[in-house]
Amino acid sequence: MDTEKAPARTRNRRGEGGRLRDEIVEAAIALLDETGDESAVTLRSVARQAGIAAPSIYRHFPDQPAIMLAVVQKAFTELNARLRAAMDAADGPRERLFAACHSYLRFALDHPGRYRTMFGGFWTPDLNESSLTEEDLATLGDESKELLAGVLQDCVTAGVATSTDLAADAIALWLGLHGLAHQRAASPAFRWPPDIAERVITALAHLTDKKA
Amino acid sequence: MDTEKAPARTRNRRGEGGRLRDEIVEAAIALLDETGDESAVTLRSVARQAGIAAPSIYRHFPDQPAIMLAVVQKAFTELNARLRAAMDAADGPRERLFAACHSYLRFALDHPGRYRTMFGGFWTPDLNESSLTEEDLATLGDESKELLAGVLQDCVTAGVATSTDLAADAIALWLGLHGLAHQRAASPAFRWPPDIAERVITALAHLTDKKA
DNA sequence: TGTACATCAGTGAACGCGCGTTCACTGATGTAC
DNA sequence: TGTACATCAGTGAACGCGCGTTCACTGATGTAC
Repeated sequence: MDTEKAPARTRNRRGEGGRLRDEIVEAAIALLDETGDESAVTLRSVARQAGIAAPSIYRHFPDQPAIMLAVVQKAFTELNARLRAAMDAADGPRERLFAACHSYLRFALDHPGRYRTMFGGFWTPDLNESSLTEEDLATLGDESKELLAGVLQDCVTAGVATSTDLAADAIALWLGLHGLAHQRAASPAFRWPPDIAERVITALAHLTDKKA
Repeated sequence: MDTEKAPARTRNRRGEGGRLRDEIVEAAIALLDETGDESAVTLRSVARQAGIAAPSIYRHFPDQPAIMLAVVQKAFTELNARLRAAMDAADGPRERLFAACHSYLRFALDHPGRYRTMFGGFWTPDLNESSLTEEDLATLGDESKELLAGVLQDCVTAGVATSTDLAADAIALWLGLHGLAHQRAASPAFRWPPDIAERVITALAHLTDKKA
């Protein structure tokens, strides 16, 4: 209906133009969360959402994919912070593992649009035509995986989980979480068993029965 | 470079116009497999691929999402056929389970673009603006899940797997397969452990050690 | 303290493009008589 | 057997739209002298 979502914008003072960069990223995130569809996050729709003229974006981003990269980078930073916070708040290796896993799943539930863009593989753009480099994309999820691998390692060390190959089992655990997170984001209407997360985590982490 | 991918088309004889419908679906599948990007499958690009004029599509599909629905339906039919064939060719419940799981993963490896469109959740369009109904979409993956649940059931019955809740464990197994299939389709460059599929399947199916 | 000027944040108009869709049409093929 | 005609498969041109991007610009703000 109304094309102007943020009508009255007062422009930033000199030297503070960089603020608009953050506003642009926030606008893109808002669009992604509202629509759940990354193809709705166009340069022009972001500009509308932010209440600025489309060309203003070029002061801060070389092209449209660069906005999405910033969105995804910020999302990963937030996911990692959540994982760390959840782990820090829990006592004992087994509890830390569950806290991290549930925190991961919670993030995907809270931000399905963002989650699918981060891991969906659809936004895998155009390295030849955009400003992005392969390295920008390749290392994005590494830290999250390392955090998960760490808590699993601690469980094995403490004897509450078993593993014949820790690196491989950590990836397997992450794949299970990803499958659940992604599919729940894609089909929220499906009747998921209430304990589905417990089942996936317990099986893939090879948790022993004894309580730690 | 050249815009005409299939230059010389002889038009179908009277009463055989329905053939073009299949050609349109095939063209859409070819585009999806080539580009790996469902947003590249536009009505016009499909028409180009099929070597016809864009309006010709309207003789066979009411709108553009209807083409994608046909593509996805056909892909699910093929996946189910593969699962059944793999199960029929295997002896014993444990072997049938592995055959079905590997067949599932094989399908995703062979057709990553199709797989992501089937399960990616990105193509979740516009029920208000397109010709699709909710029912068209809701039941799409049910048969595949039932096939997997069946082989798991057989394993439990035969005593080669354990389960406290078969329906939930079947979903958990499927989620693990999906996580691996989806993520391998999205990040083929990642160095996946060679036995990653075995680890995911064995853990989530709760297979017992004894060979059946 | 006053003023000329450089800098900076952001704009408005315009471009060419591919898209989905519509419309009236063409021309080959089979059918009725 | 011949011919008029209805049917059917497919087309060409055109539409309005949102897109990414470019360009020259405006006008407020801080700075040098």
